Amino acid sequence: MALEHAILVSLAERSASGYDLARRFDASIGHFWKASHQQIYKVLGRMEGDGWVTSEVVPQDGRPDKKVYVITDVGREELARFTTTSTPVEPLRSAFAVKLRALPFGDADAIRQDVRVRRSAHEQQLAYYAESAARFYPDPDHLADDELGGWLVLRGGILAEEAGIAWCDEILQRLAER
Amino acid sequence: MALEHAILVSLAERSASGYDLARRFDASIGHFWKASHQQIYKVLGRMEGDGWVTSEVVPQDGRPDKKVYVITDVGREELARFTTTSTPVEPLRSAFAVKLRALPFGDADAIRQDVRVRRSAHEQQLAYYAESAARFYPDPDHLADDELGGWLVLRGGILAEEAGIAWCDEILQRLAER
DNA sequence: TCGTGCATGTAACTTGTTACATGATTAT
DNA sequence: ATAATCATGTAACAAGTTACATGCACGA
Repeated sequence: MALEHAILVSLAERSASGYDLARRFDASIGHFWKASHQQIYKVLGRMEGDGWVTSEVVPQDGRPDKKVYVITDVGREELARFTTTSTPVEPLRSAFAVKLRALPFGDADAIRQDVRVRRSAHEQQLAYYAESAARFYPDPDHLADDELGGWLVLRGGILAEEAGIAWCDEILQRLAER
Repeated sequence: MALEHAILVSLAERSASGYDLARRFDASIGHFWKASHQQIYKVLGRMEGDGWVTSEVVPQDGRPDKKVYVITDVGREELARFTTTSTPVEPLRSAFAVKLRALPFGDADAIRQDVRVRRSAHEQQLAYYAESAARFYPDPDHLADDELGGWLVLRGGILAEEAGIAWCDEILQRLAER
């Protein structure tokens, strides 16, 4: 139920085609909400039916036409309403934790290797977030109103990656003792 | 694709009925993998078809019959194989982050309130994990082989909750400045 | 008698993934 | 030639949620 709202946020920031949105969902927004272009087109159709967005076909030269979606007043109201609903803490669903519990029934070396891979993935993501923070928010103590949300989301990502790395380190230490 | 494996882990630890599993998925395993009883029954059926588990109807008195599921050798092999596959870091999908990005288009007071609720949920969960750790692993420096996985998963939960609390605190501080 | 626990399921629906399809332009 | 980018979709499937259904036992 929240892909709609992620799209509304994105369109409220700037109107876009389904294709544009798909690229945004590969980058900025995609850090906390993934969506494939297929899913985006599907949901956009429903949102247009609900009157949350309108679309206009824009011809281009040397490129296929694009359908640019614009948020409507109804869409803005829906987005405002969404901010007043409570968002339950999303339950974590971790295949990695399942694997840890499977330790006595499986291959400890393979798991150790997987933890290392996982740790470096966290490191990479952290580096990416740090770079984004430095580039887009060079002065985090003086943020404009429309920058605060993005900054806070980035901070959340950074804290999560740091926690992930700390977890991997604990696991590796414990597994090394055996 | 991993509910199967979560069930295999649980059955490898101890045979159980669908109902028993559903309760485990409300507690211990449920901390990192939620599943409804409907979903569990559905998947158990498939797993039996695949030969990963077998079942036996056990009559009880004063209670309905139960169908006890036991992991097979094929199931144990599958579980071991699972530990050798790589588990990609699960992308985070956070409606809460969407809401933060919606800050300029919504109700800051309502969001502030939601953060407070979220923070206390993290606190509660952390307290619960801490209590579980103290009760089930009173001596974490000397863990048996079959305890290590459970301990590490608990540690992951604790680190995640602590990071969640730290995030909420940062958000509240930033929102208070406005 | 009314709710809770025990125990197992089916059916309908929503959400998301994977595979497939089309077709022009531009760069290697 | 061939791959990548732009641009929009359909179809089939997998996974998960919500609602519904049944029925006994036990305690308040």
